[in-house]
Amino acid sequence: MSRAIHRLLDGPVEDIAPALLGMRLRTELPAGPTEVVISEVEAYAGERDPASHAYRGRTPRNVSMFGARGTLYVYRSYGIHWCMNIVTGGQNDPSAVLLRAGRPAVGADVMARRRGRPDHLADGPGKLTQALGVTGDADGTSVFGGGPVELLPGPGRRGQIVASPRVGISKAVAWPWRFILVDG
DNA sequence: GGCAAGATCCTCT
DNA sequence: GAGGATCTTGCCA
Repeated sequence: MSRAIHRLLDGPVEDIAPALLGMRLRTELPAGPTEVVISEVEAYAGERDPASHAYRGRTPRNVSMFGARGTLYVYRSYGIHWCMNIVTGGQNDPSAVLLRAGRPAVGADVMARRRGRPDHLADGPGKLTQALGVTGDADGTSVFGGGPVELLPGPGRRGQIVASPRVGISKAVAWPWRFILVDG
């Protein structure tokens, strides 16, 4: 099972990103288990992508992007929020997929408590990490088990995948590497 | 050592 | 629809 997921993360990041749509992301923390179905992602192609944090090579912050396939790269955004990526490249290829949004599947009450509101639980990068209880502590851990965040097969992908330009960046803005799962 | 910008979210007008 | 919160990184002096 996890072997199939491992194989799924093999290939060009712009192919892997849409394949992650519909998969589940699970955390099990003292507050209780929480799980979302991934509904929006963006691909970042490491050193060949001007918008990637790894474009200028390895730094103390992005060292996780240079880790093994399936490593989490969690960074602080705007000094307030946490954003979560899954590394797809492996050694010497810091490509990663930014997880932008998900649909709550398990533990919506826990998410609501963490978010401090009952709605808009995980419909943005910062909200997704907050709802799942993911912080910088998860940076560098693996999503293949053993870490605080686990990537699991989805309930089967329903709906349609729509590609559009990425959000919130100022370079290579025209690359249509944002993938959204639209319910059918 | 200082400064500007950033893969965002929330509140107020 | 616009602006503030809040802090880390990376670049330049």
